Amino acid sequence: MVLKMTKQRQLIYNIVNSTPDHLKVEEIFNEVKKNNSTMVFATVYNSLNYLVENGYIRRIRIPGLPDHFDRNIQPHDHLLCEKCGKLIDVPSQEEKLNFFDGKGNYYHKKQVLYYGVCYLCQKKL
Amino acid sequence: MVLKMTKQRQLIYNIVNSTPDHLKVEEIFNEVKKNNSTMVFATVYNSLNYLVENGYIRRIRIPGLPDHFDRNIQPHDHLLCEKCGKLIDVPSQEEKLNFFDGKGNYYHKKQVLYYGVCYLCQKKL
DNA sequence: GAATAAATTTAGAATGGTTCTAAAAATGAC
DNA sequence: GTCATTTTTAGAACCATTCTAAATTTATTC
Repeated sequence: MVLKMTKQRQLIYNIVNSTPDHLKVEEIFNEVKKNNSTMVFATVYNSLNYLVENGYIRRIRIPGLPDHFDRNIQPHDHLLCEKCGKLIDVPSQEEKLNFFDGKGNYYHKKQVLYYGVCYLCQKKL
Repeated sequence: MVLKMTKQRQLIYNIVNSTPDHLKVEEIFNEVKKNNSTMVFATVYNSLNYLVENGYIRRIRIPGLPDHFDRNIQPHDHLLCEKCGKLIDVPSQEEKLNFFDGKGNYYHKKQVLYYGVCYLCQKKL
């Protein structure tokens, strides 16, 4: 399978790749518009799905929040700041699992999410 | 504050409390209808929110899935079976946190979610 | 126990994030 | 260059959940 970098996908990729932040679709779309692109919402979603599926970027899914997209595809966990809502990268405790428990359940992935307050919001307290 | 157990809330509570499974609103609503209740969807949501807020039951939020409700309010983690979609209780690694990292970020909660295949689905393989 | 106030339920509309559909446009293969 | 495939567009649809306003139930006060 050939990876096709269309104009739209390239722009989306550049936007995500231009910041260590974890962008929401809404934020990405705002950047898209700054580039005078006529791109439409569905294309942002399509492109993000394509980029995630092909390993260019990573999708961060947090319950209750819209998806965030991260240029950092290395394994790492996240701290969700409960003041500002931002996601902070933290070193990974995520392990590749491959074991059965006593009941016969099989585990292959562990996902960790921290809740707290980021250092920027700490300063404001 | 007095905890008011209306007929509707009591029925919802009984349904959630009648099984170790983790029920979705849809499943709860189906049970409600079996009881000839005229209860409406919004009331199921209202009641569940009330029961969660007052510590009767626990809400399990998994990204990409509708909320699940669990009668087990003791701390524990979950394994999401990728075959059947069920949630399995697993012993907790969830710790009450209270620390700062080197950058000044504050951590107060850690949430763990496992992905894998439950023992029932294992049997079918 | 009737009158009033407060809380809850109902019914259905609204919301927000995301996906779907069908047509148009762009790209690729022969 | 023609035909087939893929991608983009535009907007509707979807799903889980919340909101709104009216109706009903429950609680409080006299």
